[in-house]
Amino acid sequence: MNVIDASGALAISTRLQRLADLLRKDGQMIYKAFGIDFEPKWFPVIYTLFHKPGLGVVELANEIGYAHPSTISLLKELENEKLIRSKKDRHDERKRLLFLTSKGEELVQEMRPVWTVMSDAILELTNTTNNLLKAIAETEAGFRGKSFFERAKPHLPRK
Amino acid sequence: MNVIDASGALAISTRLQRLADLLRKDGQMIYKAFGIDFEPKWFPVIYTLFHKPGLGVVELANEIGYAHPSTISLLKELENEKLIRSKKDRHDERKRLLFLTSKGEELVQEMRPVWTVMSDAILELTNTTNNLLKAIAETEAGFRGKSFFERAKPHLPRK
DNA sequence: TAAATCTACGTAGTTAACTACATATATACA
DNA sequence: TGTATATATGTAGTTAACTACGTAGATTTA
Repeated sequence: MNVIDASGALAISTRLQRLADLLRKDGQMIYKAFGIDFEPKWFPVIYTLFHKPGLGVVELANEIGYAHPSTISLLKELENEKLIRSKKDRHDERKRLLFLTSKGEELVQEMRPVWTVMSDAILELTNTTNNLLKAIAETEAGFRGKSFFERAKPHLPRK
Repeated sequence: MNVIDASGALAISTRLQRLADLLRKDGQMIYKAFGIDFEPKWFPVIYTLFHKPGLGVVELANEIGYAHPSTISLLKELENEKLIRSKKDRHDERKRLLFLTSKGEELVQEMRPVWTVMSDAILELTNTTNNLLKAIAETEAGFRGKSFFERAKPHLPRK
């Protein structure tokens, strides 16, 4: 065992990020192997716009839990790929309403079986004694209730 | 519930990364609140060199599970901070052996109580029905046994 | 109804990891 | 022992998210 695993809790963000990277890279390979030109990072945008067409940029960002500039850069790529389009909101000149293009809609249909395969593989992979998907949800909930910082704060040395 | 949470498994890398970010940022705030000039990302290097002084660059990278160029850039920062130093290996001219400086050693002693507080907070946060730390370890182990890609591969359409 | 504030979107620059490639030294083998 | 291969380190550029800040239009309020 290396000293980092031994340090347990302290290296948690490192380990989460590494696992995220591993899964994203394999996700990329899986799309490729199925002959589909799609990047895992596009998933939240495409999936959300498929289910909720007509969202604005910030609404979409909130929905997928990203900062809006991150969302904007994904949207740019997806517009270049002709997978999404936008139009001005007639009632609010500031707003851009976002939709899948028909190419985007078709790609979603093509990806559906791949998503099923991926989803099954992830469920298999994470369905261990401590279920990772549930553990994430539970930890996120705990964090919302009282953040990591708030849990550490009471132990600050008094000035 | 937003559509991404509903998509469950498919957005897993996104969610892992977001949680990693949250924890890293709070970690940063905690060091600051304790008046310690230290970044969470330095932890794996400092902690490992504290426990195993004299490692080479690649040995250290393997120990902390990073690619060696990532490790090199952390080492540069830590050398600027005067927290680590290196010397040539007498028996292998290619190798740089890495050590904490005395400033580094002192900082470790200063951080020990903070690490205890952080570790307790993380354990509290992650000790839910499905323990996140254990779930990560279990999923990593499952992945090593058979990767995400390998689990999806059998379902490829035949050519 | 004019001014102040808020909201939606966008740009620029940062961060913390990565891969690909280059170079120098060490080791193995013909 | 000279050549091929492997290993240790380093550099350059990429990626996928972020924060800070700016601007324009919408809404609230004095």
